Amino acid sequence: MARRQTRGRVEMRQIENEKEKLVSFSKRRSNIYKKASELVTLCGSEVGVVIFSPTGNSFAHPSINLFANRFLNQNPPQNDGADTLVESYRQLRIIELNQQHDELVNKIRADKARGKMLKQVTEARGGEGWWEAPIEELNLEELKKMKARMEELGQNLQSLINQRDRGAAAVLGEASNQRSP
Amino acid sequence: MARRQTRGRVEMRQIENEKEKLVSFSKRRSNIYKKASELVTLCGSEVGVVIFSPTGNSFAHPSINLFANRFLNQNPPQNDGADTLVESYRQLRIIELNQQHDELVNKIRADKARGKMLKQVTEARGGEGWWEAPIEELNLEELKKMKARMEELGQNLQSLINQRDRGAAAVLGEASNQRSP
DNA sequence: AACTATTTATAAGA
DNA sequence: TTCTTATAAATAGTT
Repeated sequence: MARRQTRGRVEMRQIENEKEKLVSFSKRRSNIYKKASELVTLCGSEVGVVIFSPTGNSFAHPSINLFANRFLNQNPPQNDGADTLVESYRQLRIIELNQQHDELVNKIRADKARGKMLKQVTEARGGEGWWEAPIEELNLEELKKMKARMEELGQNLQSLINQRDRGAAAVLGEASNQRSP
Repeated sequence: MARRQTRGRVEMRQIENEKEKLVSFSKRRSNIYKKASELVTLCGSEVGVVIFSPTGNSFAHPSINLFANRFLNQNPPQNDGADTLVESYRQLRIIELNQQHDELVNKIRADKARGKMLKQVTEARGGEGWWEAPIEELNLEELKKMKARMEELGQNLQSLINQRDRGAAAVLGEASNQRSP
């Protein structure tokens, strides 16, 4: 029964053992969110936190005052479990994205949901198909415009996807999972 | 000298006393940053934190290592306006994109940086140009594939933009401001 | 700002 | 993953 001596504290350097690293990550991430949440509640400040998992893509929560005012005070904690927090943030995120979603739904309908989307892209570079032009020759402004249009396109598509899937909740749920990465 | 009994914990609601609130804010903010830093060090993850003071115009820093290394010391704080909230989230988004930057630089070079990108999209629906097909008829899977390819496209473009602009550095630098409330 | 009683957070171990 | 526990850190109130 050799006691490993170091509990509650560890040397501050990269954890070598992958398993330990992920466990630690999971716990610490959760606690950072909790602390952020507490700061919002106690001090009325606005806090945004974005955390990427060591393996690449985990994510984030913004705890803005919309959240604090509307949500935190309304839903009294049912239990002290950590997953209350997780659930809260998930719902917040859903609220946020739902707002965007509504906007997008209207937008895409106004666009008649097709055709126009490509046009948006092609118009980034006059009438010429941008993909036909050597992309190396596009200047910075053109690239930025194109990027902006790509994002619009992506959002439009996402909107459609959400409409058909009702996937918003599901997708968001995955994203806000506290599963180890 | 009556002992006030509650130390180390307090009821989780808005602190009324302004002075106490500020003190608590200061301590807690500091600790959240510390925790974020530790997470970066221990787990190699990337973390962004934005905190605004209860009085509205404070501002905080994302502790992303990429970021800490490159930018933290470069751009001195310019303002502390409240509208930095929006700006901050925008910056967080840029951080997201940056995370994939290196990957994308390689990718786009492998793709010879043009032509192929459109092909990626069109191949989402066989040989037929997807924008010519009534988008209402695309099924969910097709939409999702398209979305994925749109994102790739957008990322490729972002990569190019970053290459030409070096603008990411400047923008990220702004985000690393540190001010006290 | 420093101190301290108390509560959390954390890393191991199970 | 979840629980338990020994230890360290964070917190609020105090000085």
